Amino acid sequence: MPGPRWRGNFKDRGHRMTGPRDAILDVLSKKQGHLTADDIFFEVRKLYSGIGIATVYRALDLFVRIGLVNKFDFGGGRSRYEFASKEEHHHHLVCKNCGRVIDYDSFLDEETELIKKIEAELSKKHYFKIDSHQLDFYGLCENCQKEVE
Amino acid sequence: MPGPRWRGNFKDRGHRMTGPRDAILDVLSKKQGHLTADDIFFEVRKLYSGIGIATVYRALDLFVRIGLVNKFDFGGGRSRYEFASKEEHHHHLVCKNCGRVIDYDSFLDEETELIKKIEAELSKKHYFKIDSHQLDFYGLCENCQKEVE
DNA sequence: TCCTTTATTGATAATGATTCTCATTATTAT
DNA sequence: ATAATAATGAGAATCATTATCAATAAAGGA
Repeated sequence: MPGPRWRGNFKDRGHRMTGPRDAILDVLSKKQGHLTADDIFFEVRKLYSGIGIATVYRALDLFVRIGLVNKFDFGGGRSRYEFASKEEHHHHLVCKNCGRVIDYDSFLDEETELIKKIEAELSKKHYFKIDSHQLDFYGLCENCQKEVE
Repeated sequence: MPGPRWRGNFKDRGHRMTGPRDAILDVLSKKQGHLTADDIFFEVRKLYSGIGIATVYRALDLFVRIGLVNKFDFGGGRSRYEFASKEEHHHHLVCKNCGRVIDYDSFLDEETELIKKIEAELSKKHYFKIDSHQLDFYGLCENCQKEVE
């Protein structure tokens, strides 16, 4: 008896809403941050104890495909997932040492303008159909500045 | 007898310039693009046939640490390496289907201005020491637009 | 409600990229 | 040359992710 919340999105496309999927969406919609598949697996077990890790990966893959979830790769060898809420568009500040990720949404107006220009030029020049972009900053967070040297 | 080209950078820091490392730098400086460790391994074998893949990874890691090489993660589960030449600062246009990566350097002046502003704000707000950024666009390249649906 | 169809699941094996271990080799400073 | 030790190659080990497959459970219709 999965919750009714997400059902609509699925049935349209021939997908089934199931307990495991509902639990994963629950975790994603409640937990903040950029969760790894393992983070999600760990949390989801509390809601749906028998779930397998493969199911988590499969569900995440599906959610990303239909746009319910965004997938990121900040280095470090594992992907991170974020619920694609209607909230503000945002980007990331990533610590190269500990992997911490902070969201930011400063200067979005100016960014949008520039992005549009670049996007228009690149689309035309390289015949790309661009659907997203990332403006991320890398460096050392407060703690890691002390640790490293 | 490794070439003299890169020696300086190493000795200063207590590292040794060796045949394998020189060969890897040779490949990186000549081959264009965003090579995977395996791409590099494949090429380097032509110059230094006995080299092992572990050496490639170790050398790349070192080069990244001392700033000779840049490491990127565009998703797809493997890192990509690029010689950090003195050339123009640039960013990437990535095909989400086939993984192709195209460099671009349009609107860099305007970008630089915006980047500086955001960087200043973020550094102060989150006590980060920012040292780099990425403005990458994702979408479908010409070929993949036809293939996918 | 009970069937039928077929998408989904969990367990586990398999894969692919990267890292680690360790005995051997090669560089560097002396 | 030689000693001290960084670097190497081979292969094992690890980690994240994907594939396989028989068993299970949704969805729609009778």
